[in-house]
Amino acid sequence: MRLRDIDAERDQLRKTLHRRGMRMTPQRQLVLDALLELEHATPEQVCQQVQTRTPTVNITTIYRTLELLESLGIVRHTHLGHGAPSYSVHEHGHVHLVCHRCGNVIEAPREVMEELRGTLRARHGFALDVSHLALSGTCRTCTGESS
Amino acid sequence: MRLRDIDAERDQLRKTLHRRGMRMTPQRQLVLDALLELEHATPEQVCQQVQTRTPTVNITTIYRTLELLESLGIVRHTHLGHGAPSYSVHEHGHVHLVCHRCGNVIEAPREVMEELRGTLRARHGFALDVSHLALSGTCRTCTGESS
DNA sequence: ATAATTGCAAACAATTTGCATTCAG
DNA sequence: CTGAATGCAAATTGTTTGCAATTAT
Repeated sequence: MRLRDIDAERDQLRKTLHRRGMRMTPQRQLVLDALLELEHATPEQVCQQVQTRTPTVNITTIYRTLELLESLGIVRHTHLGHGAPSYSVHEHGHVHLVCHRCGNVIEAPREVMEELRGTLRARHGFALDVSHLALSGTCRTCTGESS
Repeated sequence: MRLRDIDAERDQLRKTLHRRGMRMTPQRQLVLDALLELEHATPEQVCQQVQTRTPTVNITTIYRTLELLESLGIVRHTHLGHGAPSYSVHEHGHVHLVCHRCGNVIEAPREVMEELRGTLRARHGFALDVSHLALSGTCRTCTGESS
């Protein structure tokens, strides 16, 4: 991510926070920066990244900040499967395909979901959020190897 | 679920277990029955259901039994979103659409996924498992109400 | 006997909560 | 000063593990 994008994110955050009488703290900036650097990461990973800069930041603050950023619409989280969810700053341009045999994550362009998205909207009035959940199945390698 | 289906399930389980030198215990039968009754449930819910019959059954056993049944291919689990996964005896005939605003779960016929399934197989060699994960988005009601 | 299975308690991981302290306007 | 934000410890939730006691063959 380019520097001016980072600045733009920070600016947006600062303004959004200010509008609500909240503060732009170093911790919040660190979490945002960590997410921009890591692209997507679990709270634990964000914490580690943040702590390379400022080791005193508590994981509680990471959780609180991620929740805050999410409620502000600045980050979102995705369940890639079992375990901790993965947070990221932007909508992913792709859909995650998780192989439940080997755990590998494939990324498919989000366009593969467009037809489904249309169907669900038309038939069920459901606005599919393509990036929130991963799709689960078996990858090419494992299909071949499978018993 | 009809009685003879329950019997069929029990029979299958008994045989599968026997083939591997394992035993058909009351606990295992109780877990299977609970799943058949509840259709799909979290380990916690299964435990409660089982304990209405036999209060001494420990939740550890529930976990172990669910894991066993899953490894035998008799049950499978689905992540409906945050929190505990949901177990069920059969492939669901439907796909779960979870509204992340109100938490409501809509069930769509699995056919809505067929085109996507084909695309993923053709383009990514990925065998989509339709029932393992829920799709996330916003339901009709919440879309209407949304700010 | 002996191998499988269970219950119980303790360990664990991920997350949340209560509260006293710190910090900025 | 006052409310917002943080750090820390403790509580919670969901799940797993070690082990001794029980049970079926």
